Amino acid sequence: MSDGPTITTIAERAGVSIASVSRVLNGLPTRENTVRRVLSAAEELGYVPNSVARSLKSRRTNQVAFAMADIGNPVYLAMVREIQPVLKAAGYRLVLHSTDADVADEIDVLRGLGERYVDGLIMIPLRVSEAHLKAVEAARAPVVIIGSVPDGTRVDNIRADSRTGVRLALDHLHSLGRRRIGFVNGPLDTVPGSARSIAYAEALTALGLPYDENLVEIGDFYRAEGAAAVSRLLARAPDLDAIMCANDLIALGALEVLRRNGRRVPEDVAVAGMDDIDMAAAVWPALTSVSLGSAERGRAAAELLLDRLGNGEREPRVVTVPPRLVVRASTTGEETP
Amino acid sequence: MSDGPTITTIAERAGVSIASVSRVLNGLPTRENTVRRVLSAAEELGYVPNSVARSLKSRRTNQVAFAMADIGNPVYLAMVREIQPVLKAAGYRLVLHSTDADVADEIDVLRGLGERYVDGLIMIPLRVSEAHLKAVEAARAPVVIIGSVPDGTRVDNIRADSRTGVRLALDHLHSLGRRRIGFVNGPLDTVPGSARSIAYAEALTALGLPYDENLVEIGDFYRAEGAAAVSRLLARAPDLDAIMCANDLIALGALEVLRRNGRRVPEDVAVAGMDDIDMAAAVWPALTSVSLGSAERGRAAAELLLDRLGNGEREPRVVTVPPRLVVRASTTGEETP
DNA sequence: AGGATCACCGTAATCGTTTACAGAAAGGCG
DNA sequence: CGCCTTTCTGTAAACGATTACGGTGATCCT
Repeated sequence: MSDGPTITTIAERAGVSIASVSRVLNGLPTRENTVRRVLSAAEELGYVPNSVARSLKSRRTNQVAFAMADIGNPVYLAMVREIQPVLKAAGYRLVLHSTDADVADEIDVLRGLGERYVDGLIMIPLRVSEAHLKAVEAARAPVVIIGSVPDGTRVDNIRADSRTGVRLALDHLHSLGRRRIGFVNGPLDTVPGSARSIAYAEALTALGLPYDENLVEIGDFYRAEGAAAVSRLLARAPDLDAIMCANDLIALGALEVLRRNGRRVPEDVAVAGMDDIDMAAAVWPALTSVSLGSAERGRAAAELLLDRLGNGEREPRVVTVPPRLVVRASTTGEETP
Repeated sequence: MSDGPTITTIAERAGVSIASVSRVLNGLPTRENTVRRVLSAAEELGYVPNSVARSLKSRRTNQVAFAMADIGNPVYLAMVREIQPVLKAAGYRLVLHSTDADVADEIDVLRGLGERYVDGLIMIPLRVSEAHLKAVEAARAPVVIIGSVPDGTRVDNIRADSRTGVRLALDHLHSLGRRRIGFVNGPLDTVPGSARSIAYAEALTALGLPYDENLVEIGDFYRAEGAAAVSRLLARAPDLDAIMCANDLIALGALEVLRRNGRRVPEDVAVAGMDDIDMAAAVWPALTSVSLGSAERGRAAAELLLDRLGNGEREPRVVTVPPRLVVRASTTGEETP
């Protein structure tokens, strides 16, 4: 595993200067003879250009970072799956950061942009603090934030519309005749938690249903915590006929708890989730879910970042991806092929 | 967004040489007074060291690449989730490569090590060709391969033991009284496909059961393809009383097909899978599955790579992670809490 | 006092590339 | 033949850090 050849090695073997080597390798106009000599020397030596040296000179790393709380979350995963090919096609590598939703960690990532190991960053903060906004605006490289930030923040922003999303789901449940619709949410100090909490109350009002706090339970955005919250909810409001879950992991927990309690889904209790993760279609009964366009948001984020990387000084843009209700057996009982 | 400060900027402001700045920032012994001046200049300027320049000189990037076919596959995902924190704790960033199981793409990644943008690589080739082995041995940076490579290949290697794994599952099914045990596999030219095919035949022999080719069907390692294969299998061998699936995605497809066909699981047909993905515990009936230790393999790979990064010239090592049968309702019918 | 020792610091080389600039070779023209 | 273009090539200076080496004072010893 000797040290690999450099343009100097090639220059010596080909009997030309390193400048000529560089020119040939970059396709700049050069005399035919020189081109041949350089190319064959490079070939024989198995030359591969050193990307670190190139980056130092060019000030571009061809790397982009993606920072989310936990790659295990299917929503973030769906985003990575979209982001990766878009970046790859544009010649960028993807550097992954898992922050565990830790604010200090997220700020670290933002400050780390100063190290210039990436050309840009796509980030999904679960909570958005003042510190975040400061760090984002001071960032030394382009940033795209997925998840709403306050209007006026000078950063490219991809938003889901969970307000409309919750509304779609509740309309659907209401149209099926459900009137006692419970709501299981994640922490209220998170971006999605607060948005969906407000949306639930609004949607009830729009439907002319009363807000009953016995119908609301808060856990966390995971299956186990969701299941526990659903258990508590069932105990407090045994007469409910539907459960709106703030995400699909919670909804999966709900299915399990309802089954153990002998409640049939959807005959006794209809269940709806949000995010439309892959698993939603794979369980039985298949889960009715509001797609917030995870894949589209990922792709949009990647494209927005690429656009800015090619065009540094444009105004920040906000892209909102519309939600879409995907109806399956957990509300209608009907098999979806 | 002006160009950030460099040690030169700091040196000017502090009225010292760049060498002194570097020494102070690296904690080398320096006069108290100089230290103060440099640190306060750095502080005022918001200095962040340029990792590219540092890498050029130090010949270390503090990055490690992970290459797999598709991050959407829960098995690879489980590995990433283990690998990431181990690397992070050691100060390495993770660069993700999705190769779509394309051989040319995988070879590209291996050759790309010559660009020196990472210090090492963890790779899971789905098929292992001669070209792979050549490229691995010629690689310009340490490589760890997850998935068996031929004995004697000079590379760190993490193996699952799917032979024993299949054996565990078939023993279990046999002990439950099942005698007509179908097998749904993925492509035979893949590493896991061929290993599991051989293992199935061996296990039958060991149990004294005949090998009936009507009980074997080949599809692919995904849910939809698995479901299709299970349909074909049911048509050809309607009398089967158990199905061994070469991975859990296929098994999930099997559950769906069996349900649509009105076969009860496990009363009519028991189902077992492999990999023990998260989802296996989340569906109903929960899936009995052979854990091949995805998480352990990921962690072992990361640790092996770190070890080699600290200690370049040791002999290649082979680590085999033992399988473990996780029994759930899809074979026993019993609720697992 | 003069030399040796020591702590600290600055100059310059280095990592591997790209690229501005100037020099050299070659061709065209008067 | 001399001069001007044109085309190609080599020298050297970046990029931003680390670090070997030698120089400068100060301190210590005889």
